[in-house]
Amino acid sequence: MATIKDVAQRAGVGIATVSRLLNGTGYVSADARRRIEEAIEALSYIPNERARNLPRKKAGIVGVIIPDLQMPFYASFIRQVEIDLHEYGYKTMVCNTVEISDREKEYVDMLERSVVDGIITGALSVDETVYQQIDRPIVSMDHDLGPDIPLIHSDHGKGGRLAAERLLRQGCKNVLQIGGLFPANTPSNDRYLEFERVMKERGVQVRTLKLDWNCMDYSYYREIFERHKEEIAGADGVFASDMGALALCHFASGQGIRVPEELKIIAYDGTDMTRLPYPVLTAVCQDIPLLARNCVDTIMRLIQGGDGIAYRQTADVFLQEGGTG
Amino acid sequence: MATIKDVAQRAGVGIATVSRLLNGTGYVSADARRRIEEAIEALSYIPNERARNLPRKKAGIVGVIIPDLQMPFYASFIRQVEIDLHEYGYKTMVCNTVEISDREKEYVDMLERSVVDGIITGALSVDETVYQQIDRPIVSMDHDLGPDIPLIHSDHGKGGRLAAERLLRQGCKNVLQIGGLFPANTPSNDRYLEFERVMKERGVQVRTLKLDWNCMDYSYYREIFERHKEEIAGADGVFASDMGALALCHFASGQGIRVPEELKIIAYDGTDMTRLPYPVLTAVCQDIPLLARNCVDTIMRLIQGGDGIAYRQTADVFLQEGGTG
DNA sequence: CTGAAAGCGCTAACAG
DNA sequence: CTGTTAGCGCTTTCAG
Repeated sequence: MATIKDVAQRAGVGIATVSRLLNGTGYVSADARRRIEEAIEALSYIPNERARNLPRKKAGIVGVIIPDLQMPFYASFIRQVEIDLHEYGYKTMVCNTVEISDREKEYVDMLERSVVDGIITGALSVDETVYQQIDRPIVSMDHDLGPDIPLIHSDHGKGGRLAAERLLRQGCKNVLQIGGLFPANTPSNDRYLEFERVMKERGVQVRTLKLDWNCMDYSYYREIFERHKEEIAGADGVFASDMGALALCHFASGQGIRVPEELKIIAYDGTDMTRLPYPVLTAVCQDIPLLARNCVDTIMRLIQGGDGIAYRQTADVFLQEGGTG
Repeated sequence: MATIKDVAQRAGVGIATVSRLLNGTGYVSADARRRIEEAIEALSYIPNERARNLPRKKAGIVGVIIPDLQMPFYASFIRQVEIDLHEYGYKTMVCNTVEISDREKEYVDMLERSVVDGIITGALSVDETVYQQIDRPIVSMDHDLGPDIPLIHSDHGKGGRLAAERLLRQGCKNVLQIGGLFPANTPSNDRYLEFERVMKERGVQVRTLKLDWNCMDYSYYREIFERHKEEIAGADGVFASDMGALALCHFASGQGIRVPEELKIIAYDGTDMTRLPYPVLTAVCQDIPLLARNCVDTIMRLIQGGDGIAYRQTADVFLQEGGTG
């Protein structure tokens, strides 16, 4: 691999002159320019970014930590984050924690080891102090990591409200809520709380089936449903995550329960899978592109040492009209 | 940020001694060790990986290029790749080309710019010469990039055969194949070719609905089905990608066509979504963990300058017993 | 305009 | 065992 030194030598100039030409910083005579360009061409020289970034004290990379890439929500999220970071000229390093806290910790270390310039995290399998102890650019999605770390999340409260109001409007009297509250202090829990609040306010009974929040497994839902057959049979409305809702649709049809006539179902998240059935699932959708953009804009401002960064940014949610609720 | 120099100074030793202790290379007296450790602690020193990797001439990062993270197959693939690379102590940089060839080209450049040590690519929105011109570690999944670049892929031919044989065993006489042949020379096309070959061999008629290979959109399928209603009604067996198969199940039920009694459906890829319905889709599954491992093992051997690397590695596929075919 | 020189933070001989 | 020294490949003053 040719280095800047080789180029300078061949062009008969100093290495600084080559650097100036490469970076468009400072003047370079037409003559020198010509000779350098010839040398670059001849040696097919390509600058080494890593060497370049050492003096610049930057990595040009942002780490993104999420629970599991196999969850459609996070796959879509990272997809957008990667696209947005690219517009800023930054690369994306990914980490699925897959529930292994050691792995999450290791990736967080990458920030202190200067392999990434910042971290966007949507996972929290470690203690939050792991993040709090670091004085470098960090942005959190959906998990409150304290007052020093910008928090970006959907308006989950509104999401719960939208779902509740929809079911009420459809005349539901006995609703079931399926899903898992995060252990930690997480805005996503608001969706459950608000759902319940609105329902109670209107005197409608809400029962909650608590699950492991990260059960990616479809068959897991089937088991749960089987175990709570009566509760489901007794309900006329259900609010569940995308996968739970979809699984329930199938379960209901297996049980001869007609959707939405006898049972209304509203999904939460609104990822692609809600658009698999026809008609599509009625769903409260998170605005993933907006979440991603907020995360990226914020981490970039943090990296560029900007100020006046909003501590908390809430993204709107909306209802996807569908045929199940 | 404290540097190695600060630590050496505070410990009253040379910077090389600190380095030796840090890397466990060479001897360090118990006394020096104690003082250095104290200094590290006091300054809460953390070595800078980027600086470390400059002399080591490595980045510790592998780039993974795929068409779109939103496609479940690729999301699962990267998930595994990330996990496997991590075992080798390598980080994962992702790129969705999202069909923008400039982006793919830019990420390939990262290899020449030394920001990554190698690239695993499952995309090909650029001309293959882009890859061929580079003399650095590259591994390709599913696209033949010439004799110098290791190729890793599923035994798609067997996949086509498994599907064909299954449909034949079920007595299908008039089958439809839905999907898109890649424009380029791609092993995945074998699945169509073999499917057709086996069917023809047994005198069964095969019709093919050619689609854009990258239509991630579910509604796109609905359109296609609507447009080819009669062909579908006339068929008794269909072989399609996961999403196509799932969409067809719904379409069929909307048309009053019973699956599998009147129409057998076999999916290809076998990603999670095939396990959403109950019973699950009958599907030919690619072994994503194996594909990922082969890619990672191979790129690592390439990076470590190993030899005797198989040019072509084929991963077995298997049939997922389901209720649709 | 330009080159020498001093870093960026760390590794790795190589004489002590 | 240990410190000095010379890099890794590039950026960036700062006198010419």
